[in-house]
Amino acid sequence: MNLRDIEYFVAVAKSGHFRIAAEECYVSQPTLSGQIKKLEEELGSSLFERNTRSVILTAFGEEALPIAKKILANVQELQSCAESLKDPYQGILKIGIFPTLGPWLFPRLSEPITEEFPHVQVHLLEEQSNYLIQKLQNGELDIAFLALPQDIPGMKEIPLFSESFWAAFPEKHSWSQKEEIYPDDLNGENMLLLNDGHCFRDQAIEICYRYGAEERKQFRATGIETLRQMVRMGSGITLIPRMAIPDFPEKGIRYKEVSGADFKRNIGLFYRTTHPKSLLIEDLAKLIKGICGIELPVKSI
Amino acid sequence: MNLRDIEYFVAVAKSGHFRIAAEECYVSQPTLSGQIKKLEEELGSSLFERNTRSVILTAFGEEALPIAKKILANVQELQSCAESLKDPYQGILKIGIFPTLGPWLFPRLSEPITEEFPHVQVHLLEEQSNYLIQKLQNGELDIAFLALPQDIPGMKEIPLFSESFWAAFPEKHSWSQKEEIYPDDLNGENMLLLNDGHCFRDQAIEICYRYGAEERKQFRATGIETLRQMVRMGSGITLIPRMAIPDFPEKGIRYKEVSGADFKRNIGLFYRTTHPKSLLIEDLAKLIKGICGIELPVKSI
DNA sequence: TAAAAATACTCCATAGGTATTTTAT
DNA sequence: ATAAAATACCTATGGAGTATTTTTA
Repeated sequence: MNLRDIEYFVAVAKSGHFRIAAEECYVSQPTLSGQIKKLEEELGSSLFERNTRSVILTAFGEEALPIAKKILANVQELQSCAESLKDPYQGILKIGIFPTLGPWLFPRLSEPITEEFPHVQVHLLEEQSNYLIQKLQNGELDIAFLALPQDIPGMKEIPLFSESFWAAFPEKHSWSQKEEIYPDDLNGENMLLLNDGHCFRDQAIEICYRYGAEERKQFRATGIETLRQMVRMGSGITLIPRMAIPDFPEKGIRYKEVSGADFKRNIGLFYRTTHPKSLLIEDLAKLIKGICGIELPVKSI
Repeated sequence: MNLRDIEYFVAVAKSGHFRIAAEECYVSQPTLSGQIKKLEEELGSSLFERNTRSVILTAFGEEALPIAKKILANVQELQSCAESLKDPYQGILKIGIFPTLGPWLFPRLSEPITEEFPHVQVHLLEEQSNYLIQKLQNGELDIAFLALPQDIPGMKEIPLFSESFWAAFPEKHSWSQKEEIYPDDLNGENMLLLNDGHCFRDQAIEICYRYGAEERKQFRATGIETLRQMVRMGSGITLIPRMAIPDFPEKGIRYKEVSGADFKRNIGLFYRTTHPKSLLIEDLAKLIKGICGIELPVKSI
């Protein structure tokens, strides 16, 4: 069966004339007659009673007509749906981000994004990176922020920006007295770290290993805020991503850049190479780079 | 767009594999790939994101899938509807009959019809012949009982039976004394007749004209029962179709066949030559002939 | 006789096939 | 290297055309 045949059927039913219906369908009368006949044979029942004077619907035709119209309406719906989704700068964009970045990055992005792409609705998901990758691969997410490097087959990677890690320590800690902190000062320190699964934990461990610091084993924090509270209560020192550091003095805790160190994470945007909205995503990446490209120039807070 | 393409789309969406979907659709993988591509181009949006590892629906594909399924379900409905209506000995049969025959003919037919054609539902319409013809022509009726002769283009005619007209007169009328009534006895009589529009009126008028009877102008009856009551009340004499005469004596009124007369009407069944259930209708006509073919042999009541 | 649908036939677009290439993991 | 989809190219079905016939009011 063919959709065009169904159009022919509806046209004949509407006009009650093969010739007129043929004109309306922009085909010749024999073509239309032939297709109607084929359709009737295919269905096994005739749709019309016809002679040279009149064309009237059979009982079956009468029942078939509303169904046929429904089919055509659904096809119409499909087409207009396609039409409205054609524009890549429009529709829902499902963005994933990991929990040690999301709460500080997103507040800075939401305004500019809605301004630049007013017809895009952002749906945000905050989960640990491995889940983000999964959902990116199976299509539950359109794009995800991930810490570099990543080697995910089928994904396009757009490096966005670097973010340094600062030392965070209690006000009472001896480091408060120091003019400068150097990487080697980490040697022998006990560092508070996050739970497993956080990419930030892995990055911090890498630094500990490099400079001879130990993980403080009694507790692992579930997130940056917990970490921060633990430091404030004097449980130890840690590293904090630059964005998570407030731009005003905080009671009980001090933050300081580590002089000469290259403590940082690189953040990139990932999307499936096959994604139909790559245009939008690339533009979005440019926007984000413009906002987060230059790091804040302060040395300590 | 093509219904088969939509089937392909749904199949790929279901299995998430072009090759497997192709197998399920009994076509080759390149054919299916080509048709999907064509469909996507036609709609202007891609339905799938695909690479060699995975096939996932785009946002548009996600929206299109339920619509596509709806279309296929409707096509299914159309086909099963055709299937169930294929049998001509099944379904609704709209039968028209005129009011001076229906009330006496139908009670005799309904039982045998439902017995012989248990899957046929009879919808009955009782109207004057000209309306019946109209509705027969425009398809509102499947068949109609009409008095012969009729020349209706496009209609098949099946003669069914003849029905005689008997004289009906008040008990007090002089005819009650007569052994026999002859056609010439009508000469000079005033006859009660039906309203315009009844075919039975035309037949009665024809007989009046032939034998010198006059129409009694003061009243015209709206139906056989009115006519009967008028006769009973002594308003005059009339003719009554044989079937409308009760098989028991009635107070105040007498019925008598007119000896040697050929007062009768011929009843036939009509249907459009193009009607798809001609098989059923012809069988139905045979059944009716079997029931009404032989006239009742009584001479007077 | 005239108007409408049906038939006969011809042509070409395209759905479908096979063989092969490309792509991405 | 392998598995999957895409491409290239050929074939054949069938949709569409024109000319003509049939039908029936």
